[in-house]
Amino acid sequence: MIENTPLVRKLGAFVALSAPELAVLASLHKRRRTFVAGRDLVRQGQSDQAAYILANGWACSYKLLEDGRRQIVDFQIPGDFLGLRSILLHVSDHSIEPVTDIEVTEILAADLLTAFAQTPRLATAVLWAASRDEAMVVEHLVDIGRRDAAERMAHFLLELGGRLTLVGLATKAGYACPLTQYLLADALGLSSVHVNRVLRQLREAGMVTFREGFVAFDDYDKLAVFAKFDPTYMDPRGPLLL
Amino acid sequence: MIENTPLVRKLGAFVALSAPELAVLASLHKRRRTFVAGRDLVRQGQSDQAAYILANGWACSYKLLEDGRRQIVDFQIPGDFLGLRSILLHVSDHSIEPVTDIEVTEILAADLLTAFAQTPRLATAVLWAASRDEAMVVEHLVDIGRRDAAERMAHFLLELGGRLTLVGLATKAGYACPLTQYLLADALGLSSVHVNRVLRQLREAGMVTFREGFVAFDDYDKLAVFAKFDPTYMDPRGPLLL
DNA sequence: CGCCTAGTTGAGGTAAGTCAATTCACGTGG
DNA sequence: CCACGTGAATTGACTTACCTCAACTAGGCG
Repeated sequence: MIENTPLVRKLGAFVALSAPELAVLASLHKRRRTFVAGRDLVRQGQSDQAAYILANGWACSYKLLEDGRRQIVDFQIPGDFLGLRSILLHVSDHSIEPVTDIEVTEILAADLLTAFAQTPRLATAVLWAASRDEAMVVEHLVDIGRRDAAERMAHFLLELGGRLTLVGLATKAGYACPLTQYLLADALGLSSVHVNRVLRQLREAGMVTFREGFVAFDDYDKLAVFAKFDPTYMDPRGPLLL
Repeated sequence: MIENTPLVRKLGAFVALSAPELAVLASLHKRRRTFVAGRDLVRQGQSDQAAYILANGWACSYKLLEDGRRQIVDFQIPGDFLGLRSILLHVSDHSIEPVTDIEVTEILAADLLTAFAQTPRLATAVLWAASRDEAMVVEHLVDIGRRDAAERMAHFLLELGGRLTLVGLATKAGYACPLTQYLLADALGLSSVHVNRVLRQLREAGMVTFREGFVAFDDYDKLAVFAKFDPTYMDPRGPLLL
């Protein structure tokens, strides 16, 4: 019996994978490795032969400007790829840092490319997963470009909740969230001071409380209306390829 | 002889495509269609069976918020895919509008998916192209999140120049650019008034002049330093798959 | 105990937004 | 041929959302 990892569940939502395909996918999982919080696994500019699948914990991908400003592009939760783009583009255009201690399984570039050649449907499935990730980044772009700080925070917390719900780590009541206000600031393009003020504002409005590593939705619907949250872009609509 | 379209050139930079693979790629190009400037080809929320390859002209992909605010995610130039993500995700999470009158070739979802099954290396090549597009979006995210208006504008004009250079439509002297200040504003997360001021500032600093549909780099190097422009993320490094 | 990191709050500054008026190029119809 | 409307660019005056600097609190840990 093939194990039901978060990745298999994720890809299975798009392509109904056959037993041999699942076997190829399983054979990709090489070494299991662990990394400690805060020490980068992938460094901007590095040419890198491995990608990872996150099994446990949280990570974030970010880019640095020369003067030290930083923009967090996305957070990764269990089941997500780490550094897939680095493989395909030869050189990493971003860094990846574990937010908590994490467990990953390593995937070698060469193995992935041969797997694609053998099982084209797997390549299609991964293309789909990459598109989904891109949709997240795009929504994040809209957040930063066109929403004010409070809407942005609200929308972000809801989106994260939605993603975690898909892997069974959140409910409409809330979720455990290891992010600091500094990380939120770098993700949302705000200062950490302002993040603090905005969180207070949302808390005092009775919509959401983020405290001590836990996000509690005090009034989910009110928050969703306030943030103009439309989850269609995250919804899988069932397999496209049978 | 297989024609040397912008798309073939682009994919060839990553995967050395064989004659039969090129033939499959050519067979994807169905009807040639034209669209007039300003009328959306893809609408947010639409479920859509076709994607396009842009042969001529400029387009942009964007998302709307309910209250009318808009964020332009990316501009597309000849050789780029339009709506690839819409196919893979079943439903379009964004709209696409031609900036100028455009010519495209249509690609049907079903054809694309069978092509992937027959020629896995083509799937890999498209995955690579999608990753490159994602890298653009990511850089755009950094722009908006962590650069001030002037840096942002400078960086954007340089990046666009780089992309156009790859398809032979720009030099270090400048390029023809059909974008209005309103479009720039929606892309950069600024007001059109501020776009105007920033353009003036860059012009008066002797770095770049954008006037009457033409971007002229008055001092390319000075501009690149000012914008902290690092083109590595756009550079193809030669084929990964031989 | 003292240090460090995360969070909290206040005061004052600044980048960018809004509103509004003006110009200019262009097209269109009386 | 000119009157008119429309869309893009330009500029000024004023407002505001968010930033920076700074001080302070509270928990974790050697």
